[in-house]
Formats: sequence, C-alpha cells, structure tokens
Amino acid sequence: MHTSDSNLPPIQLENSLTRRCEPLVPQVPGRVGMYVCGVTVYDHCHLGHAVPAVVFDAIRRYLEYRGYLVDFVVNFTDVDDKIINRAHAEGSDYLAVSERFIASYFEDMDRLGVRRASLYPRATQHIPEMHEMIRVLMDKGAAYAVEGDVYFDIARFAGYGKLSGRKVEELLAGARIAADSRLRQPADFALWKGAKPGEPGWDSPWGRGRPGWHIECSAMACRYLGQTFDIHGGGLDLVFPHHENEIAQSEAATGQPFARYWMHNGILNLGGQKMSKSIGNVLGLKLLFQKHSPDELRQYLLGTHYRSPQNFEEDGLEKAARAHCRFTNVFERVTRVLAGAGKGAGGSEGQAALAQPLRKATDQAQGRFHQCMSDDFNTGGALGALFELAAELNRSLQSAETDGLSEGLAAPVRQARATLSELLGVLGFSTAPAAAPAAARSSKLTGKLVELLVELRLDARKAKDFALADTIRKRLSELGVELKDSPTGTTYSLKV
RNA sequence: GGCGGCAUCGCCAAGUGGUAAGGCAACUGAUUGCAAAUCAGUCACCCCCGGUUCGAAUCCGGGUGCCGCCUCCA
Repeated sequence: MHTSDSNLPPIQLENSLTRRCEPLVPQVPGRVGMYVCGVTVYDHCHLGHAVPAVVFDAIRRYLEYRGYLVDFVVNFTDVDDKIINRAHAEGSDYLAVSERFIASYFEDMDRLGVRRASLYPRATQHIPEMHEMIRVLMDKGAAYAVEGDVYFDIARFAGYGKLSGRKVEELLAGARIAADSRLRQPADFALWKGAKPGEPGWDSPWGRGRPGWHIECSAMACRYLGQTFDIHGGGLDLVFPHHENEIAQSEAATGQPFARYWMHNGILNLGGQKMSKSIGNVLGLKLLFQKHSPDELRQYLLGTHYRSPQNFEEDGLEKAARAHCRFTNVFERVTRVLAGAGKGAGGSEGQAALAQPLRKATDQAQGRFHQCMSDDFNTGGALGALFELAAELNRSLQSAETDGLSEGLAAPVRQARATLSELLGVLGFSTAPAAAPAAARSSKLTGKLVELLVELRLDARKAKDFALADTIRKRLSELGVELKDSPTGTTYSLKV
C-alpha cells in the first residue's frame, strides 16, 4: 500500500452535517475511524443494499491507498420487528433468521468483491453497552421510562434536528406521527422497548425488553471507535430519523460530538421509486449474479457519483457491462502482445514515437484519478480517466499487434498496464492482467475441448472452408463461448 | 404541508466563473475471408425566466419537473 504522498491532492468530502465540502482531517493523524450502517437481516440483499456496500468499499480502499489506516465498522441489526415476524411465520426464532441472512449477506458481498470490514458487530451482542448508555441518559434526565419502554426526550437535546434540518417545533406538531399520550412529545423515540409475550427479550433495569433501533449504532460506534470518531456513513434515507437520533442520544450521553463527518449515498430508484422491499420493486443480488459479473455490477454502481440518486433502467447493467469490456479487452490484448514481444523486430521506428505519449497518458490518468477521488470520491470521473488510459494503450498497441512489440515500447506498455490494473483495483475491480485467462477459469476439460475446436476451426480457415469456421464460432457463441480472431491467434472468453 | 436532494448529447454520466471528460448507442472510414475487438472521424451552447460579471452549465432571485425523508427502509 502507498504511504502518504505530499504531492497528492488533499482529500475533501461533502459533510452532510455542515453541507459543505471539507478537507478530511482525521482525529488521529493517519488513521480514520469509519462506521457505516449495515442491514437489518430479515431477507436477502438487493441491488439497493449493494450501493452503500460498494461505495464505502471503494472509499475505504482509496483511503487505504492513500496511506490511512482505516478502522471500518459495519453493524448488523439482528433483532427487530421484521426479523421477529419472519421467525414467527417460519416457526423458528429470531436467531435462526438473522444467522441465515447474515450468511447470505456475506455470500453476496464477498462475491461483489466488497472487502470485509474490520468488524461486524451485532446488536444482540451489545446489550450491556446499550444499557449503559440508556442509564446515563436516564441519569441526565434525557430519557424517561414508561410502562417498560424507555424514550429519549428530544426536548432535552438542544441540537436536535441539526443533521436533517428539521425544526423541533415542527416535529412537535407531528403531523404524521401517531399521537401516543405516554410520550412527552410525539417525536420522542424508543431507546428500549418492553418485550411483548412471545418476543425475544433481555432483562434490564426497566424491565424485560429489546433495544430500540437507533441505540445499537450509538452504543457500538462508541464502543469500537470512541465517543467521537471520523466518518459515519449510510443511505440518504437514513438521515431522518435514524442518524438524527443517533446524534441526539450519543451526544446527550457523552457530551462529546459524535461523528465528525457524515456521508450519505444517494438512493437507487426503480420505476421512479426507491428500490425497497416494502414497495416490492427489488432486484435481488443473487438473481443479478446469474446475468452479471461482480465487476459489471460495480461498474454500474460506481459509474455515478455516490451522492447522486441513480435511476435503474432496464439496459443500465447491460451498458455498464459493455463499458467494462473495454478494460477486460485491453488487458487481454496487452497480455497477448507482450507474449509475442520480440518475435518480430519490425516497426521499432514507428513504435519509438509511441512510447512517450503513452508514458504521458499514464501519468495523466494517474493524476486525474487522484484528483477525482480526492474530490469527494468522484468515482465516475476517475473511471473516465481510466478509460482514456485504456484508449491510449490500445493506440500504442495498434502496430505492435501485427509487427511485434519493440523493446522500447514494451516498458511503457507494462507500466501503463500496471497503473491501469492498480487503479482499477483501488476501485475494487478484480479486472487485472494477471487475473486468470479464460481458459483457466473453466474446468480443465472444458478448456481443452474449446482449444480443440479452435484448432479445428483454424484448419478450416486455412483450407478456406469459412462456412465451417463460422458455424463453429456461431455454435460456440450460443454456448457462451466467444471467439475472437487476431493476427496473433484466436482467443476466447466465457460469458459469466 | 414541512425538510432535503437532483435537473448536462438518444441513454448513462463527469465538470462549481473562462466558451462542455468519459462510456453505451448511432453514422462514416481503416483493419478483417466474415465477425468481434481496436483505431480515426462525426454527434450538446448544459430544464425555463430574470439578475450579477469582460465572461456562467457553473454565482444570485423566481419558476417548472422528478426523487427522497417526515412510518420500517441502504
């Protein structure tokens, strides 16, 4: 990994709390504490869940690339109404449900190439920490118990509304909040919910019950990252009430600022509405994996800025897949040309003139990549820079493909490939020249069989039996094997 | 109703004061037995109306449209 390089632009990010772009200055130099809201594990993940996962994965990777040590915490909400309901419906218990979907979550995220966070704390394993925070809030008079429930008194926290821009007076009116006469004001929220019969519960000073939704994040973030930490992330849809309430209860309890920077990813829409389980317009990841590779999904998700809303279109993933092909193609090509390097000495004259522009393009791409990523993690712009490098690399390879690669051009070509590969890696793509060629991905027998057909087809082409050659290519294509002829031979690739 | 966000080529999408990156699609040409890939070329005055400025997609005011949140939600 890189160490800090003073030549690189300082990292700036848009802070939801201040609504401004601010330089990232970690509390502890060289070290970033980051907490991102994970999922409530009551079902499989859909594409909407992949947005923050992939986005913050890329952010984390970039921070580490820049030399920061990142303490990255992602929570699981493993007890709540939906989990309990599902358990009831299945005749199992909440643990069985949450365990199953935590496993499913890891399965999907691993496949997506999301690097594991430093820690995945679960709500039910941090009941004592939550009790302690609630107790402090009670002692300070910021919380009150009613019939086994404990509520946070928003009137006792002066900063309430500072994240979401809401005014307490308006919340007091509480247009859409069902009036609960037991509450001091309608917008007070539960820290602890008394357990109803048949519900899971934990003993507490206020009676048997379970945690409110917001308290887990406060308790676990403080436990692992400290009362004040650097970055708190999550979906834009969590700003209110979830994150607002996290701030209120944490800061009321500790008297310290909670997260210093808040980052919110835009929401993925489908059919003009948020992709959401309750609306029913979701695309499950497991389903998408049948048609698309992890890199294609990542290309789609990182093609747009993380804060922008993204509207899912029918052919959106298809386009992203085609776009990503440019990278896989250029890597294949470089590998092929490098393998044949030295075989033909021709073209050195013309190729010598290509070396310098390629070096320059490599430097430029690197510079632009950093410039974009430093400026609030502009992955779309960064990808644009990488496409330009890919194009320059292709340009350089034009003559080398037929005439052989000259000695002088080989070095900058290797350098360009290394840079492209490295920077794609920073964004979390698995595309890389070293990545197993198609043949190695398939079972040995499949590879040998395809090679056999390619050989037979080559004989046919030599014999000018193009009808047979085309039939072989067409039939293989129908089976998901794409053949590509080039001056240096035929290569093939397997679809997904 | 309140609070936020967004509006750039057919589609996706960068760009935050100096006359519009990139990708997909399309068209023309090169290459190819044909494909694919690749290269070259073509393809936008930035939702509307005012204002500030020598100069605005970029700043200010006013509209319009879409989305999110205010209930569980990435």
